[in-house]
Amino acid sequence: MTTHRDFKDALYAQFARIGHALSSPKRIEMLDLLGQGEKSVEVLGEQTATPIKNTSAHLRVLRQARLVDTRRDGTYVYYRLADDEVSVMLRALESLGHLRLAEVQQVAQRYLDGRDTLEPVTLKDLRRRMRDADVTVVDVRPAAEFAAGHIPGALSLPLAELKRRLHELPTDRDIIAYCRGRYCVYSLDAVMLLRKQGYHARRAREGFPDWKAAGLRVEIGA
Amino acid sequence: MTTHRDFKDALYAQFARIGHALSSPKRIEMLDLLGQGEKSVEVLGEQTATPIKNTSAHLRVLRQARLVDTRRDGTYVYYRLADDEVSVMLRALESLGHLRLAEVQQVAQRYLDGRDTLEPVTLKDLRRRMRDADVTVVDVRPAAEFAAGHIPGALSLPLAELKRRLHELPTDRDIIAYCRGRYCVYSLDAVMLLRKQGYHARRAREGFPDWKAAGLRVEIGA
DNA sequence: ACATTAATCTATAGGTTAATAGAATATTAG
DNA sequence: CTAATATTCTATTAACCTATAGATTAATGT
Repeated sequence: MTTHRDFKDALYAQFARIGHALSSPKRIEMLDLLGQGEKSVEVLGEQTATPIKNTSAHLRVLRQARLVDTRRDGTYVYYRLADDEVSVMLRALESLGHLRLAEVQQVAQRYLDGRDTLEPVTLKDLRRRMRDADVTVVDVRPAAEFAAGHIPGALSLPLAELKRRLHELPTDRDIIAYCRGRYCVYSLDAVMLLRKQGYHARRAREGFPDWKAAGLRVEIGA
Repeated sequence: MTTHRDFKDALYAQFARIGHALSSPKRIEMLDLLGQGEKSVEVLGEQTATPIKNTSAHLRVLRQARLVDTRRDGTYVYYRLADDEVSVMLRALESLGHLRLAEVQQVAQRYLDGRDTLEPVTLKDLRRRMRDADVTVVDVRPAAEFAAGHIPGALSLPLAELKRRLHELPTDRDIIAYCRGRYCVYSLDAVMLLRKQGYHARRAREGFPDWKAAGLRVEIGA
């Protein structure tokens, strides 16, 4: 039955290609960012604090594992996730990490929590409150990410512009801010700022990719 | 904002530990096998055609990533998945591989298909037909794996014993055989044997871990 | 206590990968 | 056609990982 063994070896070697692509911190971070929408090599390098050359090398590995696709526009090359399933898989990976690795919880707690008494709202609660129309939902990610896809009905108010656009928000309604995901701090910063200004603000525990991966409706464009 | 960077680096480094554990073919295969129930190092080594020492080394990596736990009984050490989420995550990985890597489909087709005109049945169909009680479901995995968990109502008929226990099967009802999963060949061999003997047999496309990961009820014991 | 079996730990050679510098390519603007 | 920009390709070194051998530990039976 050596041919049977060969088959298994060949099969698992393929799956391991994906595992290998996920064995570098920077590559996982890049995939997470691409979950917010396509980005150029330059932008990915900036957002992950990685030199362009290294960024390109990491992206090559991701391309070889078929986790990302590219599109060229002028001198820029834009990368995107090859399939929504990649996002689903990433979510499974990170939720497993959160569940099993005490270190993840320590790291996250040391940095996120403490401030995390900001009463995080689950996606389920968020949906219910949106149906009841008793809440204003704010997307605090950069405008480009909002344009690439956002929760229907959300208001785009990037963290960088929040301070000078406060007047666009109601003072008599609850505000819920969301951003990139569970480990993204934009919404934390936003809620702290809003509360200081007297608004009733809370944050969504999950982010846009979680919403999308849950199969919920998504709105595209500015 | 260097502390913000540190946080992200620390966080993604943790997730990458899991990615690293999944970067070796043998380790993925071992996790797949553990999805069928706990196994000793020796058995894992045999079933993956790996020397004990290497098996032990791979298992150490899996333990460090907290994907498996151990239990000692006498001189044997039994490994098991640390959580059902590990199985969910594996399934996401393999389904992504099946979807994105043309090589996986080639490998699987060359080996599985051709015989795969055996009209595979989806889990959904399987459930419906079980509800309608118009089918006999056969678990063709080794008895130990059946004992560790199986589809409720299934009959344990390990491939190795199938030939001499044929009389336990009805000739007037459809028979559906299942095994370890999508890439497991036990059910293929079983169905081919059964058809040669004149039975109405088909195979389940997915296996027991898929059933369990779908949150369906599981029966334990012989 | 001693031998046996299962598994782990330690150390190492050989192969692989990551980071990074330098050269090359592709596209656009002038 | 040339220059400029974004990115990729090629090559190199250092770090790392895998497979594996030898010594060691843990539990059991005599």
